[in-house]
Amino acid sequence: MLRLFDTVHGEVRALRQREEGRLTMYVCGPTVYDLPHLGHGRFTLVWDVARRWFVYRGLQVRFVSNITDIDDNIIARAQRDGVPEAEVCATYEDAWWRAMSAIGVARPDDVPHATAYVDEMVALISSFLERGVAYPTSDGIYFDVSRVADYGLLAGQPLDSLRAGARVEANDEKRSPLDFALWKFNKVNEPFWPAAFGDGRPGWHTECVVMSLGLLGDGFDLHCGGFDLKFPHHENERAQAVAWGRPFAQHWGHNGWVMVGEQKMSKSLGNFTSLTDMLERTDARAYRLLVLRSHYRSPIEVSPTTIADAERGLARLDALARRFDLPALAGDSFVTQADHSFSGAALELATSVSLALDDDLNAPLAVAELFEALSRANALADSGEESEARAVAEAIAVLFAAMGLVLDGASDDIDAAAAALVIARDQARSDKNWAEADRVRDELLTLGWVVEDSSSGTTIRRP
RNA sequence: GGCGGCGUGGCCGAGCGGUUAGGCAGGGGCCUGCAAAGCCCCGUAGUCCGGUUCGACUCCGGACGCCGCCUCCA
Repeated sequence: MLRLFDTVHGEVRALRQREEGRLTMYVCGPTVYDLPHLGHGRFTLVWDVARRWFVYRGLQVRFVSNITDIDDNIIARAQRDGVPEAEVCATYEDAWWRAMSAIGVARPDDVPHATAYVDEMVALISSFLERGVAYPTSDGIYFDVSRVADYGLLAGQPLDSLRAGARVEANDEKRSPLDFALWKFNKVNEPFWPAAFGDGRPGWHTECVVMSLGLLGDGFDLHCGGFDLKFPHHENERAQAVAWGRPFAQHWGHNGWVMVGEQKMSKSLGNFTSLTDMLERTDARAYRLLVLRSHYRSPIEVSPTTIADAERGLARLDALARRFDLPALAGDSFVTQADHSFSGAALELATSVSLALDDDLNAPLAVAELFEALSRANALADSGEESEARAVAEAIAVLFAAMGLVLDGASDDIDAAAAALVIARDQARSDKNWAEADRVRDELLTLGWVVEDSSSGTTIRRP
C-alpha cells in the first residue's frame, strides 16, 4: 500500500484514490519570468519520481502541472527588458521545458496556462463578490479569510495566531492582513482582462484552484509543491475551494528545499544557481541521484562537493550497465512492474526497494539497497555466477528506471585512430611488450580516453 | 510572538529500543605485467544534560545551536 506524508494531518498515511487504481495529482508549476533554478529542479524531480513510482506500482496517474503566465514578476521583467509580457513568458517557458527535458522530468499530462482560464476566474470572483466572501479595494478584489471557518488548516494554526504574526501591511484597505488578492486592477501599461468588477488580472492563488479543480475535478487525490507554498499559497487555494463549496485536494504533499550553505535557496535572497547553468557542467542524472539520496521532505545541500559525490556514484552505476550491457530504460516512457518479473535475489531486491518507496517515498533507503545490490552483482559476476549476477543487475536498472534514473551503458563512438591504438595495445600486450603497451595507453589517455583491460582485451571509453 | 522542522562518523545521508544503513573521501588487501574497473576488510558516529528501560542514536523532559513559514518564493 502506498503511504505518503500528508501535511494536513501531519503524518504518513495511506494515499487513497478517488477512483480505485487512478490517481489524480496536481503540482504547482513555475511562474515563467526567469531561468529555472536548482529549487525548481528539486521539486520537479521529487514529484516526477513520485509520479513514476506510482505508475510503476500500477496506478494510472493523471499528472497536472501549470504554467503561471501572468504575474507581477512577469510584468516587471517585461518592463525591465523592454519586451512584451508574452515574449517574457515564451522565452522562459521554453527554457523551462528545455531544463525539464534535460533532467528527465516527464511532461505533465496537462499543462494549464493561467491566461487560458481567466474567464473561469472572473466568474468565480464575481460569485465571491455576490456572496460577500470577497470585497473590492482601490487596487483590486480581496478574499475575506474570516469567511472560511477552518482557515489555517494547512498552516497548522488558527486565524488569530496567523494574524498576530502578520507583518506590517502596506494596504490598510484590507480588512485583515491575511486577506489576499483575487484580482488586481491594472495600472497604466499593464496587461488586463475585462471584468464587470474592474479590468485587471487574476491573483496567483486563484489560478491554481481554478485550474486544478477544472482539470481534475472535485476532491482530487493529491496536491503537491514546495514547503514554502504550504502557506499562504495552498492555504489560500483551499480557502477559495471551501468558499466555492467544492471538495478540494484530499492529500497534500510538500517537499523540502535546496540549501546553499545554511540558507534556503530562494529568489528573494538571490542566492540561486540556475538549473540551466548547472546542467552545462554536470550530468543531469547526477542531480537526480543527489535528489534521490536524501528524503524528499528534508532540505538538501547542493554544492560542488555533493554534486561530485553523486557523479562518482553515477559512474559506478554506468559501469554496471556497461559490464552487463544493460538497456537504457525509462527516459520519456514509464516503467511498470507489470512488465518485469523477478525471482531470487532480484525479487528480494525489488521487494525491499518497493517497501522503501511505498513508505513515504523513502528513496534514500531504496538507493542504499540498490548500491548494496550493485556490489553483489559485481561480486557474483567476479565469481563466475553470470546469470545470477545478470538478474540482479537487470533488476537494478529497472528499479532505478522506476525512479526515472536511466543507467547509461552505451559505448562511445570510437574513431579510427583510437581503434587502431586499441589493436596496437592488444598486440603489444599479447607480445608481453609492456613498454609499448604502456606507451600506447598513455597515448590513449592523452586523447581523452579511459583505458580498461579485461580478459577479452583492452576497452576504452570517455570519462 | 505563533507554528513547524533539524542537530548522526572527514563529508553527504537513512533505518532502527539490543543484531551492517548506503554513498563519497581515506587506509589495508585481492585481482592485474603495471594500471583502470571490480571485489573483500577497516574507522565503529549520533549537540549537551537528565529521565524511562535489563538495554537508547532510537522513547520522554530540559538546555543549547541551526533552519524555515507567518510578505513574492518550489
